[in-house]
Amino acid sequence: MIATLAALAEPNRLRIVELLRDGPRAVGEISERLALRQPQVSKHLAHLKGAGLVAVRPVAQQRVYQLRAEPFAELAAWTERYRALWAERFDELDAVVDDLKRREKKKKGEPTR
Amino acid sequence: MIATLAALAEPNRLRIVELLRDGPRAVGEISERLALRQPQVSKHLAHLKGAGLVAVRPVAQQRVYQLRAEPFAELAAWTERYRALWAERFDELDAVVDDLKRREKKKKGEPTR
DNA sequence: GGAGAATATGTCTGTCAAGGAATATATGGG
DNA sequence: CCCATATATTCCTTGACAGACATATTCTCC
Repeated sequence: MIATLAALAEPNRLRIVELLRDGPRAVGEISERLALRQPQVSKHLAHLKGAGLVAVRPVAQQRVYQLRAEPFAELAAWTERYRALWAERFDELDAVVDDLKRREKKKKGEPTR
Repeated sequence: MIATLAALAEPNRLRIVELLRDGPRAVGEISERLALRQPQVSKHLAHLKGAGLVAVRPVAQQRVYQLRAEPFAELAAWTERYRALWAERFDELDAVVDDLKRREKKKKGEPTR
């Protein structure tokens, strides 16, 4: 999860992923289309591969990269858990009040930690 | 999008978000529950706020942080665009072949870029 | 208005990652 | 085998950021 997020959190890497969404691409073509220098593309692809976001397949002397489904499925599943957010949001004020009360009672000389 | 991903890509920040999923929390309580030092929590919350992931609400001298729905909705929407990935995946080989052929014809002295 | 609690901010340090340029490694063709 | 193409790897410099610690700010209450 963290690996997936970290891999996607870099602008050029996200552009690469968006491009690969339309289908597999060789390094040179990614470099062309996104106007990035080839070594950078290779490095970003290595990063994406390390995070499990892409798979490689050699074709002659080219390497064709392609998105892997799993991480995106996991990300979708993770995000789903937050769907409740854009629904009811107000019954939780009670919880806050409870928390404050509980913390009030616990008031002791706890170090700042 | 990038801001959202970058904010979530840090382990402790993700833990904070996961905690806030259960409802709003004051800084001190986050610090307690996650065993993080208070200044770090404040900084992470500042980061999350800068990315628009949380909103603050003062309650006495406490600051109660709470998740905002929009970024999560956007993330869910973005992820949805990749749902096609865990479906058909093989008709794209044709596209690759086409690409290779096209690149073959274009073969000229283009700088390495 | 002063004390204490809750939170924010500043400084320092170490680490990590990205971009640039050069170079190494494969791969196919004549 | 040597050359050209495609890609990967290395070295360097620079900037961002997380953690630790100390300190400032803000609020409440007496």
